[in-house]
Amino acid sequence: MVTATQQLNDTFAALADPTRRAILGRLMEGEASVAELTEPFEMSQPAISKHLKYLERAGLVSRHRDAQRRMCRLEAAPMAQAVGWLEGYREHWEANY
Amino acid sequence: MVTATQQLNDTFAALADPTRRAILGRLMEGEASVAELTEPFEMSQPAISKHLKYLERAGLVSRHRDAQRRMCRLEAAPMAQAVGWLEGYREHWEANY
DNA sequence: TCGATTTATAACTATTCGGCTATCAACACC
DNA sequence: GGTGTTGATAGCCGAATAGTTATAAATCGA
Repeated sequence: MVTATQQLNDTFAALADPTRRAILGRLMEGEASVAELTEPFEMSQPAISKHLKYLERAGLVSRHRDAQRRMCRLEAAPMAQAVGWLEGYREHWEANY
Repeated sequence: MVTATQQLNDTFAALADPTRRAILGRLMEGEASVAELTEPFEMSQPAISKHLKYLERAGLVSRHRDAQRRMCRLEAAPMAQAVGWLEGYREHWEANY
């Protein structure tokens, strides 16, 4: 079982890296293979695979096979939980002058 | 200068730790000294000081002196930016079932 | 001024992160 | 079945995290 606390830990940690946020941005346009996700970055393919592992651990990305390729899909649900947590603070950032 | 990217990195990283989220929760009730923030945790005072440093780096906490004490105050503004970024994905998590 | 309180800092350790290169596994296509 | 493509895994490295204890600095109160 994965607690809500652990889920928030993993989600926020996944979002803390700019490469991972860029990957999520790319996945907004639709599914992509690992090779397609690697292309825009000056970074090795294994490095991107590692980033995908963190995104998958947080539940932000799911994967399925397509022949040799592993297609990656955006799963935004954990973001809803993160926003839910943050919303508890809304009155504090709106209270400001 | 601090870029928006760097700000998001620091904010999400700060929020990724449950101790730091608990500290922010305590600060919703109002200002608190470092000693008061340390009390609920089974953790040394220097450990809490370090957590406060990350929160301060993200701009989520500010501090001012009160005699020997350093009072900590919640600064929720960076959360608004984080929510702003997350909102770009709202349609994706609402589309799903 | 002395002692107590509060907090930060230094130094150390173990673990995780973010990158690399090298290599292995799975699949498609002759 | 051999070859090429795609992606994962292993092992390495340096930097950052998350904790510790010990100590220094700042302030208050007597």
